[in-house]
Amino acid sequence: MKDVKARTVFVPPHRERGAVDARIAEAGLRSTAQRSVVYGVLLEHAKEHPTADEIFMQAKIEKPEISMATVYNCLDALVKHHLVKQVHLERAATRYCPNMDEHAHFLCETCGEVWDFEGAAKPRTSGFRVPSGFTVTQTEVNMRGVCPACSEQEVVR
Amino acid sequence: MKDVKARTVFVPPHRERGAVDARIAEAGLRSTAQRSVVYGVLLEHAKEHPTADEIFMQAKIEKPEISMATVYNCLDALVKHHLVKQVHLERAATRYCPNMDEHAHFLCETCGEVWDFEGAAKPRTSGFRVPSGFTVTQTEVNMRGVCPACSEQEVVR
DNA sequence: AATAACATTTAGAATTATTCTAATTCAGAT
DNA sequence: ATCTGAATTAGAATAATTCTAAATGTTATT
Repeated sequence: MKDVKARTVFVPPHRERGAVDARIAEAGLRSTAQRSVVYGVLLEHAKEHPTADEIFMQAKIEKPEISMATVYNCLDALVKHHLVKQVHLERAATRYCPNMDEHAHFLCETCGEVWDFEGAAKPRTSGFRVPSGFTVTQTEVNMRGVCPACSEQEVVR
Repeated sequence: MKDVKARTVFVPPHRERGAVDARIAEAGLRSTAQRSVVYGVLLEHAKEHPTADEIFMQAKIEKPEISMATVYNCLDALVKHHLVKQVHLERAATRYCPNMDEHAHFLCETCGEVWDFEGAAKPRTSGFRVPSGFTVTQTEVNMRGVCPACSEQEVVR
């Protein structure tokens, strides 16, 4: 074996603690080890739009003492400070998404995978009549259908 | 007491069984007493966007033998047959909406009430880039913010 | 460096939402 | 009236989320 320093946990380069912590602090949140791990996991697994439970399992690898309640606490804090969005697509566990650029979510009804569709600026997001007196702070667009891979399989079958 | 025929359950005129049943049948669904009650309750309480549990409690008034499992079964059947939409707004129970016209949902973050915002046709709904190969069958637009009543209270305080 | 004041984390219990199961009942076709 | 598959039922099981009280960690103050 080469002379590589043994590391119990592999922390990918794009996720050095500093950067993640900085973002947390910038958002006006006290940065703790747990928040850092939770946010780090989420950034790394953004594509998967993981659930609290999935984040918990991943976080545990890096920080075995972490508890589920803390994962929920951290996620709630991150959401409140606009670092993370909750995504409610199904009658199932809430998913989390650290991509704060405006985008829609697409759920493949066949395989259950979730995708981000990049998109237009907020004002155009909807042609919906917002009655006067209402203040809209957040708009969420969710689509469902079939992804390319699943479409193919259906044709083949 | 006047000579009004006693009726254990008051069924509002706009909800005569026939009409509800007809709609269920039209959708290609076998119409049963339970489905009729569940759909009827939902039509009557459309504004509230009730949860399965709320529908259950209401349905029980008209049909005490109905069970929670049946409410879920009926709702799932109604959803599958495009008579009802599921609305996932929060990390909480799914809500149901029998308004199948295109519209957005608005959740007041202060009082928790849900509103329908009537809106534009589907193609304009989003300026989101749907990559080729994806088939979109349903688009859902959810907004959050503060409703007029709650805005006022905040100002007053 | 000790302390006070406060926020965060923890384990596990509690609660809530949803699904499953197996037995029974019902609707529609024959 | 009978058959057949679908729908309904009660209740148990599972899954998701929240709560609780104790322990720990952080920050500001001395």
